[in-house]
Amino acid sequence: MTTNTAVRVRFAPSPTGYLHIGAARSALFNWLYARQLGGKFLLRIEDTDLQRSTEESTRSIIEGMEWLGLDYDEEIVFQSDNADKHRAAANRLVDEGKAYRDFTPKEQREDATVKQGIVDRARSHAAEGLDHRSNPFRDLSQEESDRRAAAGEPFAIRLKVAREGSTHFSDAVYGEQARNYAEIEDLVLLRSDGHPLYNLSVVIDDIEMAITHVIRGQDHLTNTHKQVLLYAALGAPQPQFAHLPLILAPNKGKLSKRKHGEVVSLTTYRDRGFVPEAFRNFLALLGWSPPDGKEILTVAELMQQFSLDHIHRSPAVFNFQENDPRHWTDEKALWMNAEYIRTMPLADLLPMVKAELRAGKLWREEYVDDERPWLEKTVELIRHRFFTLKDFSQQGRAYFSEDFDFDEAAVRKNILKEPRLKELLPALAEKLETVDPFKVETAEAALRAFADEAGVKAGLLINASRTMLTGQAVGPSMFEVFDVIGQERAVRRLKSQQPWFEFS
RNA sequence: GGCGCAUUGGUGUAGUUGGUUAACACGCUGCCCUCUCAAGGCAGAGAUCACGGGUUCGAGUCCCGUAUGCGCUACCA
Repeated sequence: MTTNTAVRVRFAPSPTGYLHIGAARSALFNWLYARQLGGKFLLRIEDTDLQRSTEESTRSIIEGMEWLGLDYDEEIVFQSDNADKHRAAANRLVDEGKAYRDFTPKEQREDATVKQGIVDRARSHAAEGLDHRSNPFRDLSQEESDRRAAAGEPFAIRLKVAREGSTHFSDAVYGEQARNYAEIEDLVLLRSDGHPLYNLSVVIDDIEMAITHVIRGQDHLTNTHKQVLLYAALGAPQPQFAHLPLILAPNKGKLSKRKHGEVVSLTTYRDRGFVPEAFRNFLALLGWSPPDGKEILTVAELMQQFSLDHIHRSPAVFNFQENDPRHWTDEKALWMNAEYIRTMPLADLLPMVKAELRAGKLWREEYVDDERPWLEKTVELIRHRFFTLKDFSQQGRAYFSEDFDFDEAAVRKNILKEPRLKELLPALAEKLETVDPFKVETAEAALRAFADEAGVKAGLLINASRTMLTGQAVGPSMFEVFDVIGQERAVRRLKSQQPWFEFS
């Protein structure tokens, strides 16, 4: 592994909502890159849009990063704190003749119609023979400009992009990029109300924070040319850029909260029982793939194997089916979560199970010491069939509480279909009551002997017992279940008449 | 409207100097295992590599065009 302490990357979300999984993926890639090279991973909150930015959102972003295990270095930078610097830089560029004051009155734009407005304006400009350099204030004399500004006339500041030439940069993912100046407008740096705009703020902050590698979403790829111009105007060296393929919805459209709801929010995965390591692993595979094809990777492996040149250029589709509870999110994500739940070290899983049981009011303090061995054995037994942490308090509820529901289909299939079970099960209970010691082997021997005496198949009693004891039709090997449920509870549940009560 | 990026089985991807039957994972089907369901093992279905041209002895891989999707084109970020 090469070590490069000079590497400084950043994650720069705008706090206008929860942490989007696309943003989380950007954060992860930046973090992996920094950690791999021994560099710094910085967090900058881009809160310059005061209307939409909220503290709550900032908190949820930080929480989300913590959940994923993405720790950042140094102090968080709040972009709004740097507004004065941004303004000063814009004014300096005016003084140096690299930017100019635009006294054109501000146009009102509605968010909903901007896209159409852009098209309309482009068309009419083309018809009138106007181009990006047609602004009448572009070549206003310095004296005239100063005079009008001093007179209090409002103005925006625009970068003065040369008529001839082109910008160039090399993107670590998308390769060599070039763009003619003719295609780049004289971008606004400072609004007429003095508010600095995105491209200016980003560049100045990245310079200030000594960012060496800008790793962000592909939606910024074309904007990068404007930023390249700003680096040059400000006399600063360009960082290395790396743009990440976008994450799309199943219909290949943009993944958005308005259209897709909570599936795009990172907190949803935490709240619905994802193991953070599993989700992080899944996220790492969205737009990147390991060189050797091995997909289940620990953080250490992720850090070691991650590299910018295995990032894809085509967008990743995040697959989920709305309105389908079993496929509410990407199947591979669900599979990976299950894989982690059944294979991760038990010691790492237990705290998560504890949190889940606590939330479901199923946690007992005895699990901390006296009953810890029982808890470990039980979790070990049931985790193999679970997809999310939620399953411990839902499907697995009967292991931790007397108050659990019977699955109707299970009752019908395993209990009601055989009338004799109404007598057989209590009789089995009495037989099991006498078993001592009550263990996997002894419970099995007793049940099989009982089946022989009664002249029924052991399977009938086994499946019926499963439903009586756990409320379900599926689960671990039944004698293991007897063992962890314990003699007393098993006997009591076998004697219960509740299934007949409820469903017949 | 302009500019840019992308396009390999249902999904995520491998295929990075063009060269045998296009590889892996998820999902799907069947079998084995078995007290159920998983897991695991085995087997299998599923891709004319978006489409049309071209270069070449030979192209998923190079070139051109078309289509589709996405992005940018704001005194949004």
